[in-house]
Amino acid sequence: MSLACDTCPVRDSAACAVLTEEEREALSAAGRTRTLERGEMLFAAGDDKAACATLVSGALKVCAVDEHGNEQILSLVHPSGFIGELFAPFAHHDVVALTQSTLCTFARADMNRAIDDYPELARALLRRSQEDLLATRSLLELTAHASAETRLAALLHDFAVAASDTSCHMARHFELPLTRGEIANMLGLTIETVSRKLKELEETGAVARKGKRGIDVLDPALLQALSGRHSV
Amino acid sequence: MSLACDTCPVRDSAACAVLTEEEREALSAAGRTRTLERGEMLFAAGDDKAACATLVSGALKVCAVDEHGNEQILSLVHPSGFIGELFAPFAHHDVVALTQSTLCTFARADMNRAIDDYPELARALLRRSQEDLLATRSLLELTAHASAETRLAALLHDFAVAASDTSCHMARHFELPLTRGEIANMLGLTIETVSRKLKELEETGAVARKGKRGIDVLDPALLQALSGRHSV
DNA sequence: CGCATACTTGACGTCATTCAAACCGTGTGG
DNA sequence: CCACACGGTTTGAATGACGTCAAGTATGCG
Repeated sequence: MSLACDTCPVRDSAACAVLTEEEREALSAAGRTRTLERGEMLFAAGDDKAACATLVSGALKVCAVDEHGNEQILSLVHPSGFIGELFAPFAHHDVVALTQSTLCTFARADMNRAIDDYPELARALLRRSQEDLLATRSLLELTAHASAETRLAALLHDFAVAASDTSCHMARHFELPLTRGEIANMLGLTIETVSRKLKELEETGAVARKGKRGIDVLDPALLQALSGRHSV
Repeated sequence: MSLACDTCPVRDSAACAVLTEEEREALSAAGRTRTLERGEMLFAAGDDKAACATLVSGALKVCAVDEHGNEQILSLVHPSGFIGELFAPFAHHDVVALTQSTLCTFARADMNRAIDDYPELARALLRRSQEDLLATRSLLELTAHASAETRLAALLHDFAVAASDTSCHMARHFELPLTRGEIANMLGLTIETVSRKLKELEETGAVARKGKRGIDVLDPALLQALSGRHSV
């Protein structure tokens, strides 16, 4: 399937938003849209022909795989996010869909060419890369020193902010895009600990669970305090 | 002091290596060299006029500062590394010299202008940013799941590789650029644990301590096995 | 010499993991 | 319709790794 930039929901927020209409047209000729079901892999660590992609809808996880085959979630990708190591000879990490997702993919060579042709694009990707770096460092800060409760509260806080439209306040309700196992894995905890701490957060009145995946934020200020996050 | 690119030790490896002679000349007019003593700060989190810089010699640390004033080391910067958040309105982290260091600094506005003028530079910075991202994710992987012993072994392993010239084998001896406190902080441990685990690594015969900061690698294979790092 | 800073060492406590079992919603087959 | 199995989840009890607290030992510097 070729691209349909006209109706693309992230046409104003993705990296390609910096291009002019004609440039976008030219770039789109090299791209393909692709859809992934939950659990499907975009590419695996070690792939030498891993594509680049902009996420249009859904959610992805980026995972490291250690020698025993255990996964470790390093990053989540949300719509308008960019995936792809333009300069590495092969992919360092797995990229897997968390929900049904649609992406706009490009061969690495094509994307490299586009960067040469459209300097604005390089700038946009640099910006995105630095944002990724900040997000990863923020997760690092969390896992290095914080208690299990703080880590979980911070994750819920971030999801609540991500689920709201304005990004300066929390949504009062959202659905977890991750299983308990994925949460545990991402925070460097075990499933059991996540389960217990979630129960504690519920008992303190910060949140309420609605089914297995639904979360109601009952006390945003408390959740934020527990999360150790400063300003929203 | 203005720049002396002719004699710059990282002129072939830093981001500016992609520029032509004339371009480098033009850019150097906007930059200044600066030297920092151990402990001196390049800029602090929150600075709105934080500079960008290429590290010429020495070593830097990038630290997050939490609400209680505790520092957490997020990244180390080695010569030819680039520092600076080009797009954020203010710095998110402190940047501090670990040893006497010399840098080549630019005002953010000048660096932004240079990116526009020299597309190759944007590409080079993008590459560096993605490398930073990989390094940070590797640290994240370590702190999330690994035991204290594994974390420490991995850090020693990385330093040993960094200290060797070829980067595909370990140096047999190197000096730790970090104090115990800084190591602990970076790995999400306490000073006491670092001290104890270092003693254990010595007892297993992987390394020997030479003075407070010196490390002899006695058994590179053992160190690598303990570190959980795959290929060198 | 005296003090400061960095590091080491030991005893004890705590929090998260581990191991084990039960629970729940969903789909499948009898 | 019920029995059953299965994946994801919850809960409990015991263990253990790391942190905390508190001394004690270099090393360096005024």
